[in-house]
Amino acid sequence: MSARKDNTEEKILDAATTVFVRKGMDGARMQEIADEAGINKALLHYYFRSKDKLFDAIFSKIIGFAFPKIGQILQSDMDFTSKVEQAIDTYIDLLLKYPYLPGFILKEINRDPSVFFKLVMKHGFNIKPILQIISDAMDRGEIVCMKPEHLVVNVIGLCVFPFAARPVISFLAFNEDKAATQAFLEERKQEVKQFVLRAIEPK
Amino acid sequence: MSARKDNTEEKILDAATTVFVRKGMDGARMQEIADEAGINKALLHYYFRSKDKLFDAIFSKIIGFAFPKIGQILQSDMDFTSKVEQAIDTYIDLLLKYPYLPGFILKEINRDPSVFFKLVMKHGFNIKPILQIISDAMDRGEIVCMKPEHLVVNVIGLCVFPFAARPVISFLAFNEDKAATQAFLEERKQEVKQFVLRAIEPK
DNA sequence: GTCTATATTAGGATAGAC
DNA sequence: GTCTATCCTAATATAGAC
Repeated sequence: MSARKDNTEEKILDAATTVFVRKGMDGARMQEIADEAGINKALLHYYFRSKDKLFDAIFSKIIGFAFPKIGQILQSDMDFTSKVEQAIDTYIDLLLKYPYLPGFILKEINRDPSVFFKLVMKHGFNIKPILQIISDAMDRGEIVCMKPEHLVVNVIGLCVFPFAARPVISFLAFNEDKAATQAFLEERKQEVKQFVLRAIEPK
Repeated sequence: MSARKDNTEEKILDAATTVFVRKGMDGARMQEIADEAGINKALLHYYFRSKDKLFDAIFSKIIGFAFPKIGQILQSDMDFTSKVEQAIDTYIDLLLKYPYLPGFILKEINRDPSVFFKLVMKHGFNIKPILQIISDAMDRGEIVCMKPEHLVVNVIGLCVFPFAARPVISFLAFNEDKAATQAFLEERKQEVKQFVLRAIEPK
């Protein structure tokens, strides 16, 4: 998510991101983060006073990074279906790069929603404009009518769910074959686009 | 999930289910389970030697309960689209009854996939027959052609995701209005059916 | 079978030397 | 800023009385 590991603070943030995303707040251990960063526990507390504060820093970074993506694309002036296609491409590319994000975000959101709420407000994320763009496309007859909220949930769910459920899919459908699972997830870009476009195509 | 609370073991199982589903393995506390069951910690260890063993019992029960549902419906002899409709109805009804299941299962699956793998094998759950039924429907031209795995993932994702992401949806779309969020989730039955049927309808 | 009391360990946090 | 050593609390687990 971030790059340079020159100074200690960056090393800690990178290490904490890795460990928190893998284990979640409850499962993560300060010792493990220190090991991952190549330093000792005391230094973690020197930079970030507590595990809570360190977690907040990481979670905030991730929410600010993952949530605005879709909204950005929908602001452009393409026709609506092209926007949808591009949003799906962009989002699944993001997930292919950070496949543990969905599991992590869903876990933390359910653990303590209030933490998430504060972050959304802090980052000023707003879903209203997105819903409006969808309503307008429906009014113009570009796509079938439905509650815009459902369309948003459908598209995001189709993108996100396979990544959150990856271990299940890998085991049940591909006998834990890593390459086959990866190929399946990459196919999702085409698959979700086709599925959604068929579903929203006006009669 | 289970009913009678006559004997202590049942009380413990019910309490542990409640707490584990709400907090997950990492977040759950034996004290909290004891409180919920109206007994003390020592008795937990008397019935189930360790937290791990108690968790295994709960998780096993839940996997055996939630996973076979969809497969059962697809075995009947309706036309394929009717089966899909009934599967969606049944599954979302289940989720409306146990809305915390998706978050819990996804969390635990990502925490330690091997635990989940063992349980799937123990319960003998198999996805092959489901994929075969879908392939057959495609061969008969009842629905569009696509990889059956993608269709399964799409349908399950559309059903499950809104429940796993409920706090997000509740906050972003409904200002945390409980009733509005609940109504939205109930609408999913109609919504998902329509969405999927449009997407798989042959041209 | 159920309790109280206690042991044990793990893990977050701090003190203090360098 | 970084380390070693240590503290302190929370949490799992056990001993032993009833």
